Amino acid sequence: MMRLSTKGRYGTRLMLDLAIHYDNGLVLLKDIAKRQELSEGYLEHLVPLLKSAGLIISSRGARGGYKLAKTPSEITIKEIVTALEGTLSPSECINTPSICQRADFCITRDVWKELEEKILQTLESMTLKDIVDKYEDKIKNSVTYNI
Amino acid sequence: MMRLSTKGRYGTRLMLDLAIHYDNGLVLLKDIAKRQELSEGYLEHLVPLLKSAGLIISSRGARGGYKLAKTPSEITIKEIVTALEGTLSPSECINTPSICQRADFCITRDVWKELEEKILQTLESMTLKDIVDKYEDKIKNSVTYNI
DNA sequence: TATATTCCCTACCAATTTAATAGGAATAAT
DNA sequence: ATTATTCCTATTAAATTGGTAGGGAATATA
Repeated sequence: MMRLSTKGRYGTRLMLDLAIHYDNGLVLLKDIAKRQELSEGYLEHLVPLLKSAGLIISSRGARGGYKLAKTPSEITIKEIVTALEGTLSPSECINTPSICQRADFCITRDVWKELEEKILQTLESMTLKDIVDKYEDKIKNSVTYNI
Repeated sequence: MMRLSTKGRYGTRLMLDLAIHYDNGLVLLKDIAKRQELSEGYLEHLVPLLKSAGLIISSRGARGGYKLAKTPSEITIKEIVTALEGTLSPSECINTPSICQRADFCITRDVWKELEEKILQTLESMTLKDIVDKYEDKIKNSVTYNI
């Protein structure tokens, strides 16, 4: 169904939570899970993907936790989602033409290729900072209206 | 994995095959399956989706077959893919906010919403005619080079 | 009218993917 | 030594995907 899996969606929320608390030092996964109402056990599976992509840094043991490896304005949603999902290709043949003999002359392959490029462009244009800023505006305006 | 299912991909090939043979009257599903190297039985499942979306017209019985309901320049890939996949939302909460209590203030929902819009824009800008024209150019140039 | 051809419909199924849970090992601070 | 935390591996239930199978319904043609 062309849906992002929970890896991509939950992992992005994890990263945005880290961005929101960027100035508070190390953040516990337990706290992220609580705030985002996600299973801590499941988030544990996403962490290695984000770490090996160089997006977060961890510290083990008591007083340990996670933090972003770069500032929120230096991390794009594209980096996050590709780290988590592996690829955003609508069709596997874009990255691995060898899986299909017809790849060279497939009439639809260029369509999916162009679509993938647009998806990557869109996500590359969004940084964690952009999203957090918009989110904080939204919250602020909502409070104002509700007085 | 954010991948289009075979419904979307095979169904688009079916439609492009009909576009290529637009001037030849009714086309047999058997022939489409043969040319595209797809299972006829599986394509049969896609046909009702394309029919009820008003994209193809069928005729039963001997000498029956399928044809496009409009000219190739009047049919966009967006129409085709949404007919087949139902929606192109990266997240279900875009179309059905009620599935998630957090939808109203979710920090990522706007991200997925913007992504969906870009995907739809991209696919809406491509008609069957565009793709067929590009394809025929590609074939022609390739033959030239191979002499 | 009989027959061949074609689309149409429903049920079923095997393989894969998804979204977790569980249990414990490694590491660091107190 | 104890506690807190990340890290790693195995298992699993449920859902989705990508089909196959078999027959029914409509239509053109002889």
